[in-house]
Formats: sequence, C-alpha cells, structure tokens
Amino acid sequence: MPLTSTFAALADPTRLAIVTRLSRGEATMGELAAPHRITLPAMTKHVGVLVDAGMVKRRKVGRTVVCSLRPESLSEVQAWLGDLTAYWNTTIDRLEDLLANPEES
Amino acid sequence: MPLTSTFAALADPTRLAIVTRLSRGEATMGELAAPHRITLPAMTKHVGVLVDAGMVKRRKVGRTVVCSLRPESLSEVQAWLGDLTAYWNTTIDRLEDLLANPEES
DNA sequence: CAATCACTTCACCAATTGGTGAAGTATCTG
DNA sequence: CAGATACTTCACCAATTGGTGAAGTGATTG
Repeated sequence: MPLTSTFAALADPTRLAIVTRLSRGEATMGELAAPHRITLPAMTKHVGVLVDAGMVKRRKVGRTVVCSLRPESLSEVQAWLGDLTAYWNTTIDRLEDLLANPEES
Repeated sequence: MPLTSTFAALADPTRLAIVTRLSRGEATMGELAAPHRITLPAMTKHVGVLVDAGMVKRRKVGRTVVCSLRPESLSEVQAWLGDLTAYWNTTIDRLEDLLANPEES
C-alpha cells in the first residue's frame, strides 16, 4: 500500500519538518540537517525514506545534493481524506434530515 | 508533536483499514479483527495505538467493546495539508503570472 | 597535487513495533 | 453455578527504526 508508506514517511518529526521546509523551496542536505541536532548520515537516511516514499526528488549539483518536494505525492493523502470525510458528511446530512423531518423514514 | 503520532497511527495497513472501516460506522473488536488474519490481542494493540493518537473512541457494551472514529482527529491533517498546498499553489500562481506578463518584476 | 568540503556507505547499537500463545477478567447463557 | 464468549493483559520474539562514529567517494579550492 503506497498510502501507508507515505504516512510512515511523515510519522517522524524530523521528516515532517523536512517536507514542511521543502514546501517553502529546495534545499541541500546540509541546509536540511542544520536546524536539527542530527548528523549527515542520519539526514541521508531520512531523505532516503522520503525518496523511497516518492515524496522527494534528489539531484546532484556539483558536490551538493539539492532536494525538492514532489507535491503529487500528497494528493493521494488528500483523496483518501476526502473519501473519508465525504462519508461522514453524508451521515451528518442524513442525521440533520431526520432531526428536521422526524416524520419520514 | 500530535501530528506525527497521527501519521504513525496511519502508517500500518491494518490500522489504515480500521479507520476506513470505522468511517463507515461503529464496530466491535471482533468485527474489526475478522477481515484481517490477526488475533484479538494484536487488534487490541492496534486499536490502543489509534486511541492513544486520539483517533478512536472505545465504549463497553455488555461484554463487547464498540469502537468509533473521532473525525476531528483528521482535521489537523487536513489543515497541515492545506497549509502546504496553499504555499505551492501561490508559487504556481506567481509562476503563471510571470509567464503571462513577463514584462513585470 | 594536497587539502577540504559535501555528502554517502558501512557496521553497529538501543529502542520500538507487530506479532504470537497462554492466562486472566468480566459478562452472558443454559 | 458451570460453561462459553469477548475481550485484555502478560511475557516473549523477530524485524524494523533512528541514531551514531569511522571510513570512502567525488567535486572544489589553494
């Protein structure tokens, strides 16, 4: 299930901060690591998880690695959330109908 | 961070199926366990994770335990997703503006 | 060419996670 | 009251995860 791996990728505070940061624009590994008290190997792993989940792209520029977000990866989450809320919104609608016209059904 | 624990709760396929199932209506532990090749102790753990993440409510009815979804728990996710997409939508808007009127800026 | 910089890969560790079977606790049924 | 039912708690296990320091790779700088 690709959706669960997306959620797994977002389940870590460092990784959540990374995608929030990348939503503001590209950044190198070093720039991503700086604000967190974390070593580069750890950051390499975190970004690796995000790449494997299809949420981040890496491209090499000289000796630096520039990371950017793949926004499409979140549309799946949005769609799932939409399906779910759609369901209970109709439930609430039906409930409101019943409260408004208790004579029916 | 409560958002990361929400994502962590959704990062497991069984748990994702549980909340999808509960979005359709309440269910007992046994009903939740049935479709998955999983024992009741495992299901107790999974539902426990969802309860700790504030996504599910449990109430005892006789000797059964009825679980229901707390939809508010997902509004946080929706808000975060909204913030993120808002950012890159304005970026795309600005890009389109520049393409449309290259004389400006 | 030597040193430095920006990473990545490797080997390892401690903590967490998802699973189990066995035993315990209420609640209902005959 | 004696099962049976619907869980929960417990002790345990194997696999995964997030972290580290040390060593390796390739681009840049003096």
